[in-house]
Amino acid sequence: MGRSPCCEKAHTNKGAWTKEEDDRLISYIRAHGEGSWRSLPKAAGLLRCGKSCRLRWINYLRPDLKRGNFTEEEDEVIIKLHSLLGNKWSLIAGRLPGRTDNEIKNYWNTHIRRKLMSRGIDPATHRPLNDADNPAQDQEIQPSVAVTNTISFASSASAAAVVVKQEQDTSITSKSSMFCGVVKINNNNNNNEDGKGTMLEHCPDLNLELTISPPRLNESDEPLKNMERSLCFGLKNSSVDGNIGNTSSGIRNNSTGASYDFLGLKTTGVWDYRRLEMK
DNA sequence: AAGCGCACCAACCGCCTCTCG
DNA sequence: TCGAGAGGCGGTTGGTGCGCT
Repeated sequence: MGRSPCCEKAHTNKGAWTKEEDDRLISYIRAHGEGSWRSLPKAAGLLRCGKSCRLRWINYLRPDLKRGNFTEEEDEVIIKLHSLLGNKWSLIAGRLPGRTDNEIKNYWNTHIRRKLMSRGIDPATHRPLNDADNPAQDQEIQPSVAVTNTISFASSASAAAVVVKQEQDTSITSKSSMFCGVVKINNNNNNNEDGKGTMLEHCPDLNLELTISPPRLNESDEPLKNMERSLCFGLKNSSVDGNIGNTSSGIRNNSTGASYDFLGLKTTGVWDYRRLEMK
């Protein structure tokens, strides 16, 4: 037995929304608020699927939507976040007030992919396009044991400073505008003789299990301590709190009153990224 | 002016996760 | 603990507009 349809398809309109349908939906939500999407069409007198109503509202009718072209700054934020989160469009949208996941997804596929390609960067991996020719290099920054990468974000006005730490006493630090560039690997167990670690022109591979969690300092991390004290896992935007807090990514709301930046973005409060895992 | 191809984006579809009884 | 219903997400599709020939 298959899944029951979300609505009675035989009596629902499909395709583009008319002005009258938009007006009905807007006035109903103004009067009754969002939610109960399945029962909304009937209550609002719309011959639409509840999902369709929700999508129309979220992606087009919501009053707080920002229409118009994406700015350079928004572009860079999307690229940064995509390099960290992958195709988690709703999470990315949560960092861009007034933008929807659908809009960002479309924008990514039509503009940013091409933009990255023109820069010689693979939009899927955020690595140089010719990197695929040399998979052996990937091995260098992949630990040979299964570990959980812990990623911390440092506040920065100019660029995201990202620290990737791994269990097994291996740490990787990366500081670049796109989480891509010079990566320094300090392996306490297997350092170079000069103790400077291995410098690679690479992006760390985040395709494995990804965890974002509070920084955990080792004694060997002394140079990082000052910076990490100011680290934040802050994500707060009053317009998206509920959205993010309800995602399935394990992000929990934090009621602290401090104000932090996330990836160099000004925010007005805090989201606790204690755990954010991608499998 | 007509035809064609391409880019853009709104909307749909199916699956997954969460919530609640 | 389990199952059903509802909400949410990401991938994909299809309509439309625009530029080029």
